[in-house]
Amino acid sequence: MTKTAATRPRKTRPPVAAASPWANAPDREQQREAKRQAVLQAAAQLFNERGFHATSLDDIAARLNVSKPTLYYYVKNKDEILLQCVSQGLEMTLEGIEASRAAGGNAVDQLRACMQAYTDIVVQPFGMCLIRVGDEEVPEPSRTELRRMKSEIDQAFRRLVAQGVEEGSLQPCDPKMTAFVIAGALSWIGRWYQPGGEYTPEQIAQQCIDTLCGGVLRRVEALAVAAEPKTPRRSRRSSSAPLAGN
Amino acid sequence: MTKTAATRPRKTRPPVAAASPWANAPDREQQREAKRQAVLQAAAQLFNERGFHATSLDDIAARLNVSKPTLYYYVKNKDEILLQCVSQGLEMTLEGIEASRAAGGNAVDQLRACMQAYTDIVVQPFGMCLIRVGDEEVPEPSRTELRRMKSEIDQAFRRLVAQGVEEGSLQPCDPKMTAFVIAGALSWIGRWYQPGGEYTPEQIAQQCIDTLCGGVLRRVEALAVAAEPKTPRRSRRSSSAPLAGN
DNA sequence: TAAACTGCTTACTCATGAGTAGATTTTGAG
DNA sequence: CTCAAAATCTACTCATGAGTAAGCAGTTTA
Repeated sequence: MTKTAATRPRKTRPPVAAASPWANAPDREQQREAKRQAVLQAAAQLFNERGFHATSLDDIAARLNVSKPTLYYYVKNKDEILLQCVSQGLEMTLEGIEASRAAGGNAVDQLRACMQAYTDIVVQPFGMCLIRVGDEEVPEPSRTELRRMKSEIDQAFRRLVAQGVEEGSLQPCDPKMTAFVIAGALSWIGRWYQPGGEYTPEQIAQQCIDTLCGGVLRRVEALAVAAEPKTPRRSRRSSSAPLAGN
Repeated sequence: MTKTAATRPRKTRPPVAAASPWANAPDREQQREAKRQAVLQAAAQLFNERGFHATSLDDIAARLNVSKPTLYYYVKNKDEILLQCVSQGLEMTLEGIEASRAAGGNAVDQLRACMQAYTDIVVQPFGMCLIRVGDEEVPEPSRTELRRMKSEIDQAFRRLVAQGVEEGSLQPCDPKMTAFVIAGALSWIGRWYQPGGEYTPEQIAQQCIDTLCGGVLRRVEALAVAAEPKTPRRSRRSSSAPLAGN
């Protein structure tokens, strides 16, 4: 107390020069990141439940059993939270698409894989956020960046569709519109899906993808007649009692 | 001034008993209603542009060149505005469906008509509002009612799909999921459609409906071979130059 | 053990935006 | 021309919610 410690220059962080041998913060950083993720996760869920503007930081803090200022210890502000949530959804999607592409196969295979990946994502918090939150909500510095990423996904879908058409495995079409139809139908899942109710994500993906691929109109079976050689009318599932209640 | 007019009882609206011969307010009421509609219309547009919570009543008032309190002369509060916008979108849809049904034809014809009607609606302000605004935003008294109406539309689609399957004109499927796919793809239009850009609503409807009906996968032509007897690959529209720029 | 930092809290500030009170202008009827 | 109702305005109130200030407890490190 008496010695005012004015001997050393004393800056805010003088010791351990960058990248010191004795790992200064071993998993400290890791813990911090985990908490940060928890904040984003909780936020995403609340945004999905109530919408971005209808969710207050106090709501988010309450769900995590901390106080509002604590959030500011992990994120810059509310807008950044939203941006991060959407970005993560976007990144997951991009990765999914990349993986689908990497898995190889013809354009249809890749497209199917993409649809599957996309479906998986829109039923998760960040993915749901991605499709529920309109770009308008994001203020301008980030909005453009977001739009860019979204467009990238869109382009990927279009390219795949175009390839499929080229390849002859897809119906001739305007790839842009077809990509919109696909993205729309799948994105919409994120609007009605409720975890733990009626359908599992797998069932949803399966059926939606099949419907999109095959179309709703009945055709005189000309393709895929390998299975079920005789199906006069109403197939395996009775149409009056689907997979679940309601 | 001098005569204080205290002879008659004088209530807030004493003269012209209900439905008087000399039409008291001939188009007065009509004008009022027109203004009220203008308020809702402007609000819907702003909600679509910025989202409900991000739109202030001052914004709406400004767009109409009036002051905020004026709005309260026509509507009860902000929530009522939203409710009315969405309700009108809902009502238009219900009417469209009713008309499609009334037009007759088999289930597929009716379903197509419904899809067409729905597409028309989601590119208009109230319809866009309907699909952009989540139910969560609407506070509880009205939310349930809204959900009821939405469910009604959903049921109509499902019923039509089920009929089509019954009829044999639609692919065997779970009508619920198929209805979701259709509604999703078409609703999504309201998220990306920009009036006066790239595609006209007619083109959009046409292509989306065709894609949904026929599916994206190519099939060895077994149906609808009437037109274009010979189309070895890439059809009429070059896939690399769709209908519009971008 | 003391300095310094991490993580978190309570207790604010301050802007925005919904909704209201009450005056004021406009319009139509007599 | 007068008066009342219709329509609109100016000038508030008041709640909510984003973001901040300042400080306190636990922990690390020298």
